Amino acid sequence: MATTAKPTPAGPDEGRPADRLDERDLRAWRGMLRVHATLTKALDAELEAEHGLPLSSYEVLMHLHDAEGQRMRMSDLATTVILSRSGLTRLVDRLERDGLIERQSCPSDARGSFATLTPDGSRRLQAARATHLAGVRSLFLDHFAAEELEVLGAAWERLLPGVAHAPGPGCS
Amino acid sequence: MATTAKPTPAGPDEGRPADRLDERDLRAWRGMLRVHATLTKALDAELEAEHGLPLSSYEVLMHLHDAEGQRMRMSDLATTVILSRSGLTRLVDRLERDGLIERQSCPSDARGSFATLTPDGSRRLQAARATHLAGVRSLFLDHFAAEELEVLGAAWERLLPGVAHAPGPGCS
DNA sequence: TGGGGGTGGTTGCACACGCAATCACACCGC
DNA sequence: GCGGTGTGATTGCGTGTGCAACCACCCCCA
Repeated sequence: MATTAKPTPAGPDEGRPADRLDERDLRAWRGMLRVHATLTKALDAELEAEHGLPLSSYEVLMHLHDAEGQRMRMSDLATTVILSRSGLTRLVDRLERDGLIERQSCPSDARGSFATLTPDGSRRLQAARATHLAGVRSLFLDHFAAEELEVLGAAWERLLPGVAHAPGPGCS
Repeated sequence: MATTAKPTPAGPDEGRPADRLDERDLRAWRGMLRVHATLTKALDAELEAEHGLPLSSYEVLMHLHDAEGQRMRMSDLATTVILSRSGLTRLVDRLERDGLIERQSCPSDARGSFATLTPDGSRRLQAARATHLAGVRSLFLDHFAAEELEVLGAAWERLLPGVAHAPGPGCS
């Protein structure tokens, strides 16, 4: 269609075609959808092939490893890995069944549970980490210049109002 | 490769820590994951609430509408909306059951099917389009400057080697 | 003209996920 | 201390999806 050309620079919104995105917007938006789908699939397949570990499991192990005490509350973990609480419950079930993590009850709040990394889980993570990081770098990071990454990171935070990540120990 | 050379990192990190991403990389990478998850969920909920239409269905209707003859081959449609062929089959089943699209057999290739928009589907799409576009703009596009969108679009294409989108009619 | 390899689409099956209901417990006011 | 309200985690259920097997068909070549 000929209605491209969004003349006004920088300024958000002004005389736009009401019923479709112009070429530039389309590339930026659908590009992200495509990149996300392609990359997560590729990274997942890679991880699964080389370490028998789905991406979602890997992310759980990774965040547990990075957390202090190598443990996190179920809820915090759920939001961190972008999953519903129920979804995380099942995922943790599987990982516990495989011996990679364990549940600990929280002494100061009997409702709560910690997920904690087992030595086995730690080993699996160590093995997989290099693979995943190499994948993220080669498929994503390496395609951007350093300043672009800065800009990108800043932009993402602009889009997401309140996303601080400081779960905190909370439980002695 | 001929891609943009990534200048030496400006940060205080020594080359690259082998086992974790630095803050900048992390923000750029995980930011995208978060933004994607948040936005697709929000857009889907919005569409579902206001028009009773899941995002995936909307995308099918939209691409059909934009295609010439308002019809596409099942396979082309599948790749366009980023779904497996089987996934698309079921999705089209649902949409056909709801009367929004119809299957046409392809006269020149008896294996093939077209999905075509029905008048009902077209109406539903028209109703939903404004909502979705407004959502994409307000949640995503408006947070970037015009040049950023250019850069972003170009970057996405750098990441995805061969992703041209020219389905073509193919069947007279 | 007949067979073999390749392709478009559908189906069987398994599975991961979200939502809503549920349970156990914490916290607060009285 | 004792209910009422809120929260962390789990479970029942429905559903959307991918993979692999499958069928029907096209195309090519002998």
